Parts: sequence; structure tokens; C-alpha cells
Amino acid sequence: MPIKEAVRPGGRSARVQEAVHQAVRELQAVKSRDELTVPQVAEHAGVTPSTIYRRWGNLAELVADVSVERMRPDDDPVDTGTLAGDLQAWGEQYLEEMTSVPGQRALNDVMASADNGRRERCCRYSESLMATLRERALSRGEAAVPSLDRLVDGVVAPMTYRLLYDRESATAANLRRWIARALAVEDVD
Amino acid sequence: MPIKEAVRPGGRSARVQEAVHQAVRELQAVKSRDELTVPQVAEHAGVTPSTIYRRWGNLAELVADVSVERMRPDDDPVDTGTLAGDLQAWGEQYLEEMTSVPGQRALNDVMASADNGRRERCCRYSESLMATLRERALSRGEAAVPSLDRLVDGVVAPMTYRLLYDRESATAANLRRWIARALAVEDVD
DNA sequence: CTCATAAAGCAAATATTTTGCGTTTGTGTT
DNA sequence: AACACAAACGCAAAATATTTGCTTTATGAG
Repeated sequence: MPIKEAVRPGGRSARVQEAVHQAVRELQAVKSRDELTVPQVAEHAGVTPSTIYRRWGNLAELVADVSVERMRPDDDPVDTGTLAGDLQAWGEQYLEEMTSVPGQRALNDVMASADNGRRERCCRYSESLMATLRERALSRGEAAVPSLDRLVDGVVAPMTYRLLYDRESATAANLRRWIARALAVEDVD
Repeated sequence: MPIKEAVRPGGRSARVQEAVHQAVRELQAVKSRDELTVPQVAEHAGVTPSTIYRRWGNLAELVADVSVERMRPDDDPVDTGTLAGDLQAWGEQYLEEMTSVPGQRALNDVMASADNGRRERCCRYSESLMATLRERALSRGEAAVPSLDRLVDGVVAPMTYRLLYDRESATAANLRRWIARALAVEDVD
């Protein structure tokens, strides 16, 4: 067995997982979603198909697992000085990412997972980011900072909705409107 | 004719489609999602597997097709006399439907479809319903009727978001809040 | 270092999906 | 009403994918 590279960390499981994830990423760059098969991924990863089946169950779960990684925000959100600015900056980047071809595929793959937990995890990312921006605004002493729920309902939800069902409307201009509305507090609770 | 989404209206096709849909519904009542297989559905419907594969491609698309039907609102929305009331009445019923076990499965099945068109169609239902309620409010002469977009962003999007990612929050109480906010017009556009 | 355990490999057994080809059945035309 | 045409289906063989029982190997604990 030719070893591709020095395998330092973790156990064998970790190595296999990484090899398989890597194989999926590489193959996805070349093949369309429904040309991808488990045996193919297995071979490319230097692994037996049964390993993949036992560990992930099926292709849908595997690609979902890979895509959920891809969606984790890697760097800290930029600080523009105001909550509105921070939201807009983050949102625009997120929209751009998710309307791209690979972004859309990742979104689809995650949504196709039978495992609700996986989907939820993916969206916790956005929520915890909202919480971060909100804390930041509070510590800056901004007035009228909306509740977390209001940010989620007012900004994340419409964004997600449009990304999933109406890509045309997932634009920076609309984002600006969602943010403006969410920040117009005068609460009705 | 590049894309064929419409099945031949009258004849054998329609009969086969109905038989297959029916078979899926009956089997789904008894078996969990991943016990369901194409050959099984085919037999139960008195049809050859290849027919199903050629027509729907795979099991995921088939069950999505069935579920999307299930989600079409069957009866006209009740008229409570006010837009707020109509929204609340419709929303509560919708939430109840979609948080039920079969409702959640239908939702999952639709989301798992690789065919974006199918997902979109499913959400057009809610949008056109919003349009209906809105027209009704206008013809009643209600003041401050929000735009369609605002209704979608303010009510449908949060509802959908919570149904998909945070079932606990998909409650009638929250619905009331979403509606109240959406109706507090003072627009910022 | 040895042992127990969990995960992976291997290969045979199943199950599924795909495909070529002949037949049936609506649809539109004369 | 009869005809031609094409879409959709059935059938069955071939190709793939998935499952499963058993063996082997790595890892971590004692």
C-alpha cells in the first residue's frame, strides 16, 4: 500500500475520515453530483466501499458531512464600527458564497441530509455569528440593539429563505432592507 | 421540447403516476423512510421498476414529488375579517401540519430533492396564499397593508426557517409576533 | 508488552439501477 | 374511423451498488 503522505496525527479512523473527505472534495470539483458514487470515492481515497457505508450510511450523508464543514465560517467577521455595517458586510460575503455554484451545491447537499442534526448544526453557525455581532454592538454602546431572535427572524431567515427558494432575490440590496427593518426596533412584543 | 415536467394529461401515464403516488403514500404509512425502495414501490403499484427510474430518476425525487402534492393547500383560507386574523389562522394550521410527524417527513423529502424547481414550487404555494390574503385585505379597505415581499420576508420566511432548523420555536405565539411586526408598516424602503 | 476493542479490509451474496429492444397506448391528422 | 407517430411502459439481461460474515490490523488501557 503506497502511502500518500506522512500520517502523523490521530488514529487510523481520523486518517480514513480525512482521506475520504478529501476524495469527495477532489471528485466534486470534476464531476457533477449524480456522477459521484460511493465506490468511486472509496477507490480515490484508497479505502474499501464497505468502510464508507458502515461509517456514513450512504452517499447523501457523506457529501452532507463534507459540505457542512465547508460552511463553517473560517475567519472572524470584519468590524465596520456599526451593527448595521457588520451585518451588511457579513451578509454580502455569505450571499456571494452561497449563490456561487459550489456554494449552491453545498447548500443542496446539506439540505438533502436525512440527519436533521446536521442541518441544524449548519445554521447554528449563522446564529452564533449573530450573537457575536450583537455582543460587539452592545459593548460599543450602540442604542437600540435588537434581540437575537429578532436578528435571526429579520435577517437570517429571509436570507436563508431566498437562498433556498428564490435565488434571484438573494441580493445585497434586499439584504440592506432586511437589516434596516430589523434595526427599526420600536418593538411590538 | 427540452424540458418535460408535464405528464401526458389523460391516459396511461396519468394512471401509472397515480398508482405509483398511491403506492408511495400507502407504504410510507407503514415503513420508515429508509426501508422504502424503488422495487418495492414498483411492485406495490403494479409497475416495473424501470418505469419509475425512467420517470423520476430515483427514490428521492419520487417521494419529493409525492410530498409536494401533499403540501398544496387544499381548501381556501378562512376569512376572519382582518389580515392579521387570516394570517394567524392560516399560519397556525400550517404550523400544526408541518410539525406533525408526517408533515416533517414531507418537508424533509421535499428539501432532499435535487430538483430546485420542485422546492420552489412548494414555496410558491405559501407565496400565492399571501397574495390572496393581501388582495382580500385590500378589497376590504384595510389600512396599512404590507407589500407581498414584506409578508414573505416577515412571516413566511421566519416560519419556514424555524420549521427547518428550530422546530421548538415554530409556535403559534411566535407566529403572532411575526405577524405583528410585519403589519407595523412604517416602511424603511 | 499483552490484551481487548473498535474500525477496516476482503470477498461472496444480495439488491439496486441501467439499458436495449419490442409492444402498447394516447394524440393528432386525414 | 383509420392511420401514423411518438411517448411511455414492460421485460429481462447486464452492470453497479450495497450489505454482510469473517478476518486482520491499529490503538489505547492496563
